[in-house]
Amino acid sequence: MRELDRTDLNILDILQKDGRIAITELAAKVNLSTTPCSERVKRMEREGVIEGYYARLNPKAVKKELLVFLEINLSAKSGDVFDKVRRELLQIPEVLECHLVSGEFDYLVKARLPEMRAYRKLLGELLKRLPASATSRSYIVMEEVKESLYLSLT
Amino acid sequence: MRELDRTDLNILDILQKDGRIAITELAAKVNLSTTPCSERVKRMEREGVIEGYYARLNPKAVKKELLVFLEINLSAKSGDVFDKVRRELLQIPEVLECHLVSGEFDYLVKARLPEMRAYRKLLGELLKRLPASATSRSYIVMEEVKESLYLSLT
DNA sequence: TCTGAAAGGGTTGATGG
DNA sequence: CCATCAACCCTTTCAGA
Repeated sequence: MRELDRTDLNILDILQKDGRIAITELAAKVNLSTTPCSERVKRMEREGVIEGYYARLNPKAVKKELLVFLEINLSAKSGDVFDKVRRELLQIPEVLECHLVSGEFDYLVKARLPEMRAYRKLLGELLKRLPASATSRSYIVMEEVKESLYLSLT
Repeated sequence: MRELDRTDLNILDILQKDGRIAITELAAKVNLSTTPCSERVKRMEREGVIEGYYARLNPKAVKKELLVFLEINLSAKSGDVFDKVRRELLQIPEVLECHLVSGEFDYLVKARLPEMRAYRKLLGELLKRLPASATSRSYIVMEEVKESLYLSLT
């Protein structure tokens, strides 16, 4: 994986903010002609620096009013249990994020759901499928102050 | 804001997975010609159903190896304090998410940083700038099992 | 609200600096 | 590694159903 130069970082910064910008326009912004600009983008896609392009939707507009975080603590810390729980969590489409964390709990899960009813259902399903020793805590988001994937490249 | 029909949801589903797809290709996938397909996309952009398009980067490739979550508890729950803390948090570019939550703490913060040194620096800065009564807990992510913004539209 | 066609502009690949 | 140019493809607009 080659090092990223100033122009590459510049391109990445712009694409993070406008994933659908035309290559000609992007090229103009970074003072290149279209060919090398397009090649840089393609190379970074190939090398996995750019993982993909996504439209971001308004959750309210698609009836996902509720954002919740779940902390899941597994007392039995065998590898088997971790793998099983992970597989369960990954199967749930409402789960947007799932991280294995150090500290006081084990999995931190972020999920978007239509409303409280769906949340209680999810929680019920989870507790049924998790090992008996697992405990969980939930945090309901009252207000989303900020949510992005933008990485500053300075 | 008009209701979204089956075709709209279909379009949104595809754009969530491939934000740079050409309109002609998108139109073919949803059995439309390009004109109405383009108009539907434009309308949903205008109405805020589609909030934007973003390239997603590989955090490791841009030297953001560390993902941390911070719980920040404000004992003094006056509106002033909340606003001040929020403004502090929003000014930090490494903060990707910030949510006001119910439950045992107040702000849940997600941040991406180069490494431990940057994390300790961030924590030091934060504690200096937050009110004296604030407490915090950190969770370092050991493994990112899943991270997406994809909303299932079924 | 759709299709189809035409004009304008973007993308891609060959060629050369 | 870059610019230019030409061929091709996509996007946008407009007429007509």
